[in-house]
Amino acid sequence: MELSKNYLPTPIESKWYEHWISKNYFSSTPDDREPYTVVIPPPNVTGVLHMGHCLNNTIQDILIRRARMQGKNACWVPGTDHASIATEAKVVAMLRERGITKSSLSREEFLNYAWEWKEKYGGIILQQLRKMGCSLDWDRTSFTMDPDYYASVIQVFNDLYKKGHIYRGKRMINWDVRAKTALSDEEVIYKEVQSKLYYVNYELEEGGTITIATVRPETILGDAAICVNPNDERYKQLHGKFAYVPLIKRKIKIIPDEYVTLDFGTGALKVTPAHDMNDYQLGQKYQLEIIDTMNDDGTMSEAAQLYIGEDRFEVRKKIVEDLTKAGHIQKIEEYTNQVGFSERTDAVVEPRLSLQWWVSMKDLATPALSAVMNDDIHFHPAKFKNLYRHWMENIKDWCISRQLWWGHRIPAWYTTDGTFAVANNAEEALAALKISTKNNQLSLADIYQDDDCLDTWFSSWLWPFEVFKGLSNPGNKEVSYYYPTNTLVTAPEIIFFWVARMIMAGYEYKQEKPFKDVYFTGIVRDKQGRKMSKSLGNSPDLLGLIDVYGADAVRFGIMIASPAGNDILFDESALEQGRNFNNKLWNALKLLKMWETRVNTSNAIGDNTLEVSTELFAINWFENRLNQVAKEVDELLTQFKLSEALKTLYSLIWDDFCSWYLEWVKPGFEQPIEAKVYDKTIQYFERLMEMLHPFMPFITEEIYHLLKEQSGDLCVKQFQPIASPDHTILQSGEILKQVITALRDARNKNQIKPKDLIQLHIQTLNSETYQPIESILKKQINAEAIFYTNHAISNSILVNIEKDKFYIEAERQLDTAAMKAGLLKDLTYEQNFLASVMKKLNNEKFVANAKPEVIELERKKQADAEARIKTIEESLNEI
RNA sequence: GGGAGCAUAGCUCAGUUGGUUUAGAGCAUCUGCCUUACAAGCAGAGGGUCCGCGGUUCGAACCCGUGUGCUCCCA
Repeated sequence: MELSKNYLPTPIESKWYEHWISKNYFSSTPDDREPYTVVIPPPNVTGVLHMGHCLNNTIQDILIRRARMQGKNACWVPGTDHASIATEAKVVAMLRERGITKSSLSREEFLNYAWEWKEKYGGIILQQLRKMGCSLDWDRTSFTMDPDYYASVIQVFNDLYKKGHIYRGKRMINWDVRAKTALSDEEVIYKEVQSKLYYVNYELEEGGTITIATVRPETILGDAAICVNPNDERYKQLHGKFAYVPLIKRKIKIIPDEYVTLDFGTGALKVTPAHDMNDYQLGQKYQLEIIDTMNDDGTMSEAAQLYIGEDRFEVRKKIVEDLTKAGHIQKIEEYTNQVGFSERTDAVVEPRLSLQWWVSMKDLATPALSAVMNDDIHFHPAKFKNLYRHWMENIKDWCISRQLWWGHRIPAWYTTDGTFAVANNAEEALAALKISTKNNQLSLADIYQDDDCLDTWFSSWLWPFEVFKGLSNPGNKEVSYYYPTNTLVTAPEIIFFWVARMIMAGYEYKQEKPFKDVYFTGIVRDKQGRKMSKSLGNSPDLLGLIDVYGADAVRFGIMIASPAGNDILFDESALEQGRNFNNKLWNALKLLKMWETRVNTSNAIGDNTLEVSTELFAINWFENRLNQVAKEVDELLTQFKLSEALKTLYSLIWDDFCSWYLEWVKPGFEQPIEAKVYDKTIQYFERLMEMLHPFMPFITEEIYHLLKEQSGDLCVKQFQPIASPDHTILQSGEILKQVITALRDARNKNQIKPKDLIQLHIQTLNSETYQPIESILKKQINAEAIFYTNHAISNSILVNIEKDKFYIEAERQLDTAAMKAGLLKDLTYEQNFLASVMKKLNNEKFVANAKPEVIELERKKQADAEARIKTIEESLNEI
């Protein structure tokens, strides 16, 4: 078969993915094997694949494929998150394009559009994951708003409410006065705005005035206090005294608090708890009255006493006029500040107090904290434990209501007077309300359900068990088998939003941790270290990259650059490296296919003669090297050092296999290759593909099948056991490499052309070290012949390696001076090194205190250095 | 404002409880090669005040203190 010049990934990748799917390799059902379970962090149903997903899912796929090849029952569960904020925003935008406003629709109408949208565009990302080669069990695809899942979320709300963990409480939220809805922080856009800073005099109870500065004079009517810095000399005598709110003459206290900055405005701050986030905090601290002077449409309320029903910005103009008339305005300055605007309506966002639903976290957090601290759940890297502890020890209550329609509707029903009941459905609620209101006449028509939805995280915290219906069908076979899951792979930025809460839910509802290990990936940034974002336009088109480089190369590129827990700076050159690696593998395959046509099956090399043959040395060395690295890689993977494991494999394949081993066993031009060498080489290549498969599944499967007729697929092949390597042969290999490199370097430095043949003379006491590798050596340094000598060879290039001397005879004229200079440089290095060793050994305290093996090592260093110095000195004399 | 983390070659990072040669790798750079698998390649090389200062120790990239710079989370 003719193989293409370069590896062409696209057709091969789709071919194998379809094949794996047709063989059902990724679907898992409980059996006798040990399970290995991973639940995908569900991407937003609206999402499209970006670099973060690519990193995250590549890692999960590596873990899952490795587990599968280790003989475990690997189960990777896919799914999506309904993502209330993001999805609702998309649907609203889609409707707007069609000229429909959300406010013109009923809840049911809106949700119909939303579902329609979800069915049409949702879950594209799951298709994209197939392109990446992710071995997900597609039969298990879940969605956080699937009927069973939905019911479980409602059940959890009811349960926590019954247990007293859920309550209603006030909270300052971002209010969009135009849409009459609350906004999440993400939906507020801050813009720099040219404003005015008004200096307003407040009359003091005891006479005189105090001046405050404000950009929002219309909120004066809601003032509850004036605050000054306790260290501010100007106001020390006023602490605890009273002032009057202008125009309405309400009496308010002057309180000292560190919060106020001395050099802003006048150093005196008006406190309006109902209309400013920070003021609200101050109000809580000093138990100030909360006077809400605004209606939900941004007009003034009854509580304002003045301007009732007029718009806030009209009132700003009017109140300034009135204050000026009354002599309260001292001055007006130009001022630039940040003002929040609604992403949806562009209205200025109004901080507003509202009643929200909360989960009290203290009790839930306790088992979740200790599980991580005592390593029942392992964090990788462990440095995130500190962060986790700090957060869990200072945990704040969780506001779970969101003013949205797309999501799980809060299961609380109200009567017109505001009495409410939490229940699983309206009928239950009605029954409860009949009792609490003592009104038996109450009907379903008299009660209404809370309009708000639950925070998305309130559903995704159930993910690890509810994908197995652990709550909707408790104790079922699947959840008992797969739960707790093995590894969660996620970004550190959602350690609190999601990871911590899953742990809490796990202990609360399964009395068991949700996962054993958590692997935190980094954040993918661009070359300049900026976070990837739509607005910067710096997120590459992932599918485009896969088309250009192939999924294997993309997987390689992102993994090679991603140390655990560190951010990764994404650079397309890493993908080039991946593509080049593909080609390297492809070319190695082509070489073997060429050999295949010239295999010498006459078995001319019998086992006896093989003992000294160089081919035997090469295959023996590589077999041991393979085992050595297999063990290293296995350990690295066990420690979740995936990037390092890949680097190690890359080097094993590129350097040890291609650059050294294949060159060592390569037959001469058009010469046959011994069957034994050929078979071994195929076997090694197979083994390398096996080790690399979890990282680069497509090309490894392809090469595996091209190497020879196979009975099964690599995807489900079981790893071969790792034999322990023989260190003697490994060391011989290292010496051989060292000699080859040093001699090539000498050739280079002496400008001997690659094609020029040389004669090599070795002066050594251990010629048996070099005899088995002579022909490799000859090939690798382009020597015509190798001789052993017991004296210096005149007119030759001298290379010292440890205690042995190598003389290169070539036609080229020698540069003795340069050679001498080189030797002197080596000598200085060795002498300095010896001096540093001797400094330690001559130090009595070192000899007295250091561990015996450390001293022993230093003595060995001394002996080695002395031997090398002796060799160099002899050489210098010989020149 | 509160907290966490990071600082090692031009870049991205390793560096195991302090001793494993006066610190390693990949990428980039430089030199020489179109050598019959591979120029998307081969062979070789150069490159570091381990952020500054102080301390502990026989011994510090590693431990402690301090300063500086950067990043993230929460408010």
